[in-house]
Amino acid sequence: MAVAEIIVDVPTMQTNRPFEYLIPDSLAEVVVPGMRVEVPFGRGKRKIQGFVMQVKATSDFQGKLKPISRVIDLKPVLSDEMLQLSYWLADRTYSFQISCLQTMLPSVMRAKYKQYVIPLDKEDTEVQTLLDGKETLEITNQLDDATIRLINKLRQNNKIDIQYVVENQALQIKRQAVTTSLNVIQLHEAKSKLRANAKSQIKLLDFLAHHLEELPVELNVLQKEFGISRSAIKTAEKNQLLQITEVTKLRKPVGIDPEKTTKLKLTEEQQVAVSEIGDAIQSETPQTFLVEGVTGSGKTEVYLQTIEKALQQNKTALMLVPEISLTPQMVNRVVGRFGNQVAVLHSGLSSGERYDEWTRIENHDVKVVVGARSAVFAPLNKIGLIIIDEEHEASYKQDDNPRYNARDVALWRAQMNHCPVVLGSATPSLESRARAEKGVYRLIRMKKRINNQNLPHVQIVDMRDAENSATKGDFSPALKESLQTTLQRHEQAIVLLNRRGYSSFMMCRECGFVLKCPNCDVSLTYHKDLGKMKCHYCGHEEPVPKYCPNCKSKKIGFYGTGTQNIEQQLNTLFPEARVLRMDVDTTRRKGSHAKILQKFGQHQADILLGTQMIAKGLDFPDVTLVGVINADTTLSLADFRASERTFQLLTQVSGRAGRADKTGHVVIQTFNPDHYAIKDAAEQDYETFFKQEMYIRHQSNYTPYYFTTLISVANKDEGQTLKQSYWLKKQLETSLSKDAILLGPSPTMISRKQNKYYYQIIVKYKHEPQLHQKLLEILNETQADAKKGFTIAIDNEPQHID
DNA sequence: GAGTATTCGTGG
DNA sequence: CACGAATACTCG
Repeated sequence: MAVAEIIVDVPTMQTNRPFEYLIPDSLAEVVVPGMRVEVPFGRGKRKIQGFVMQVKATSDFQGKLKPISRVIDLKPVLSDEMLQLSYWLADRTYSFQISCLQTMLPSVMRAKYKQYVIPLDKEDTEVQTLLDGKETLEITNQLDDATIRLINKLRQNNKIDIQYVVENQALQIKRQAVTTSLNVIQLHEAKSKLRANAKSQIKLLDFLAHHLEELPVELNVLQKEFGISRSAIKTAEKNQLLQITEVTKLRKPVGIDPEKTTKLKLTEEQQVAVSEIGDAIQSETPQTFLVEGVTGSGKTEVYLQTIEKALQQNKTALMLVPEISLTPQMVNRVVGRFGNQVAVLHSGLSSGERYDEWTRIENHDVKVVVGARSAVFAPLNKIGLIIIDEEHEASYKQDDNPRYNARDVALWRAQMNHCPVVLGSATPSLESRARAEKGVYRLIRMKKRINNQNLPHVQIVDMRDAENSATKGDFSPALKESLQTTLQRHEQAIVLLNRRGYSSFMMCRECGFVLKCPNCDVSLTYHKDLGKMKCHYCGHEEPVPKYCPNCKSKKIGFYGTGTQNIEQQLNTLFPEARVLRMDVDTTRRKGSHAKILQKFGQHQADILLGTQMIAKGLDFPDVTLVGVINADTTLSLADFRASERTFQLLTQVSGRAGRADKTGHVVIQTFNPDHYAIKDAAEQDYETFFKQEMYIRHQSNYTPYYFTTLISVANKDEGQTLKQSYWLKKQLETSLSKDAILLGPSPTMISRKQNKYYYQIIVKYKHEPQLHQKLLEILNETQADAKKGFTIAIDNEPQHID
């Protein structure tokens, strides 16, 4: 009998390797790599899910092999490419292979495990009380201790048995759908009986009458696409105008097709980009292009036309965008061009919808996939082109296991598919731009804005000035005045509050001095629990100063303002202006993000106030003013990417002003008006910024000159955490060369999370062939302590250090 | 992660 | 020493 190598669904270090199973004759030829199967695991009768990695004729295993119980899929759900990718991914991110395999698939394809009590001795009184007249009892973790003990006892006495069930959630996707037993005439009749003000009921009946052929229609489609509320449906159900049923069969959802868009005429720069990338698609060269195009240079049109080239070659295309810019604006442009050949994967989808889209891709029903980070695992075949828009975005990196960077995965897949990758950004990450400098990536620059639009006029307001620091509140006279004129002209304004790094740092309102670590050149953060200022890179700490060490002023204090506060100030300053606030609080509900933007786009408000999320990929023609309340907060973050992030944010948000025929105006309030990140952003001068920042990174031994690995240790007991951290450091020291730089252990910014203490060690290195192996060893050794509440996390090339 | 084998700790 | 509880071990 043939043998299968299987990765089992048990995420531990000890089981992080293939286990061999016999393929029973009944499943010969059926079991192939990439398939999910159910296998017995352990001494008991436990059954779990596993992935077939390989099939071979014989086994070297000395013991007795168990047979595969059954197959879960009829055809593989992971291609050879994906299986190979999982090895690379697990290795690179130091995560379990099973976790990697699972992240490549929609979440509903994860197995769900259930246990049931099966009575053996139905006469036993204890068994009878346990089951309470029922055939079986599901064992959940909600059962109380006494019941669990009883179950264990009865099992030992052979009075009951436990049945293990592996459920495949994917096949069980049931959705509520609406159908009606009425015909068109009856519907009209019902409609005429309604009161005239029962608007939603009328709308609902109209919908039913017009879509009788397509019924049943899923409830969520009705809600999302047609804005019919759940309560309206419930009311109609009560009045027997419609019925709610469950559907398993997936119907192509009745959607609103966006307007068809056609190819735009390209500028000379765009033309060059399209043809160069097109050549690479044609010649199947896995070349990476870095398209550095200023805001408004028309990158999107370049993406669309290169995708078209890939499709012409009978290939597929994958396009990644940051989650936040998966706005209807962007999606409609792609869907408008390529219609139903496009699958869109975004966080707004329910797990079932996500699975549907995945199935469409898997079945080759679509040729283009647009989506956020995880879409990089889309099961596309014959990829001809991969695009990563806003490639500098930190959100391409997943911040829990597996900590992968979609950009790296994309490059890997490109190699495998012999296709080019296009990294697009107005403000490329330092790493990417440096690689372009070295010739690893091909640099394509697009310097001109379409229609030769003017760059916005940028005004930097020095908040240290007497005039500005004397005013109460956060608005300088200059910003107030600009807002006033904008409102008078009935134009719109965006006010950005840079609230990243809300945790307090100290700054002098007199001279702009920020309290920094003497060793690390990052700002010190206030640790409430210690009542001290601390550097979370090296652990240096000092007392909270009473005077500014620079100018002896008493005006030194903690810095950080909230959006609500700013909103109040705006309301007081401009009582007649309509203000829309967009932050984590107002966008918690699904879809509210898009709603706010839509409202603003329809000019139902005058001022859009928000945090970073308003800076991305939006195009509002009536916006002529962008005000940045506090440009410094990201700058003072204790993170080596602080300047880069500040520059990116300011450049992006400035690009939002005056995109149409009107010239924009940007006001940036700052305590560091001379900082290069702010000055260069004002000039929209990426290249100058790049040179300066590279110099700084070189001086301080950071990316892209050094690789970085972040190791964090967590434990409920702080002393133990420290002990473990120092042990870890010692371990690392033994296997690192003199050139490597070890920092820490130091507490993380929030040193205690959920009653666990976090410490971290940073390794900066250029070439450490032993490091990888050593880290794997450390993981292996420490895994045993995981049950005691110890956790070690390794982050390869972290996006932020906190 | 979970079942089972093993050791540990406590009361007799 | 007996027993239940905590801990260690292993899974094909």
